[in-house]
Amino acid sequence: MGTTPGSDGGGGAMRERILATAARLFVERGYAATSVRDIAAELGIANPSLYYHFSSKADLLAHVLAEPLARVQDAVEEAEQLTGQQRTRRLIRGLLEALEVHSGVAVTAARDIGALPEPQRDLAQAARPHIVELLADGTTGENRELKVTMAIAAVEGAVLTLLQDSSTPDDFVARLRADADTITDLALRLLA
Amino acid sequence: MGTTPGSDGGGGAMRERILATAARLFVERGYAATSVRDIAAELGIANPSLYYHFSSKADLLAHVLAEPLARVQDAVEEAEQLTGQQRTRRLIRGLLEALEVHSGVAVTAARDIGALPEPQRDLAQAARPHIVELLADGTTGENRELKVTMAIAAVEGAVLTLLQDSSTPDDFVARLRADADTITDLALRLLA
DNA sequence: ACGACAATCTAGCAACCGCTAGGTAGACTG
DNA sequence: CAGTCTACCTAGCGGTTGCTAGATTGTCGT
Repeated sequence: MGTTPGSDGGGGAMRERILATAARLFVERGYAATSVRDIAAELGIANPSLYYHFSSKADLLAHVLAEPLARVQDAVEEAEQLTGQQRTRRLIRGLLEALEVHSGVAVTAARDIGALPEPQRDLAQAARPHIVELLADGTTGENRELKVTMAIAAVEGAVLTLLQDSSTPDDFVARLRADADTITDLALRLLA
Repeated sequence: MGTTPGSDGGGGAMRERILATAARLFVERGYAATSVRDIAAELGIANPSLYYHFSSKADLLAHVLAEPLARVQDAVEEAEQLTGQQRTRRLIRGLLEALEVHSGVAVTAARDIGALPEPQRDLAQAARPHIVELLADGTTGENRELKVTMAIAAVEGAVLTLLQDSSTPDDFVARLRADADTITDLALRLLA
């Protein structure tokens, strides 16, 4: 039936190259505006070769999103066992880690969300309500949901701008790590 | 050669309906993921009819963006003659007005920006550096650019969420106006 | 009643989309 | 050294895209 090699487990240098390139183009142009042929051309291979490693364009997106989403899940699980500002900081750090993996590809999931295939759209949005709830828990005063929404958007916006201003993926990661504490502190201002 | 009727000036009920529908779909699905046929189907007309009113899909986008961008331009020009917090508030209000027009279509310009045709991409981004500069002028302390970036993203994120949660365009406008002051005050927290 | 014109239609083109079929060079294994 | 497997290729199918040509309709002023 399929052509895909034996699921996961290791190896796959080209597989990783494909994922990295796809992630970059999805971020730069959006999912809908990036064709499978674009990705293949960037790698110097023919477009059907991608289908040896991934079963569909949507499958490619799913694998690109998998790691960032796992980071978010980690943060949510750890945050549930914390309270107060510690919990809030852990969640924001989780968000930053997710956005760092694969050069901020999760930003795409947030930006381009209407163009995503439905399963991936659900996947990308699944964690959000929980994060909002946990963050709202540690927020005081009125307009708690608005505060949380703006805090998350502010973090995403900061990362996206950092990404666009960076020359290389390494440069991006370095700058993001350098600014992580500042971004967290600023986000906390919104949640007071 | 052309099919477009006598440029601007008035009339054009269908023209306005097309613009409103296109704006909504561009926001919901993104520019690249919205086809000309989708827009026509939503209006109950055949797709070539759109080409009587607009010369291309990119032209449609340009007209959809025109009014929001004009609001931003207004805000920038007025803000230049103000100082301090008044200037900052005027700019944020201009951003909110731009996002309100045509149901937040400018959010699309920010989100989907990689998928936009180049002239529109440049157009949509042209005002941004100036806004950033003006906002940074009224910001104190360190990390001024980061603060400004996050404030703008927070405002955009608030509007986008409001838009997604609203049932009708009228509902969206009503809720945005109700929350405008709160959003502005929260954005100012980041700029302190 | 009739021509003019605005606004819409049906039909279709060339280009591109995601994806499949079928084949093959080269490395590994018995 | 035959057999198998990986990782790629060329060719192309069916469908969708943005857009155009040309015919047709409804609504005017005269």
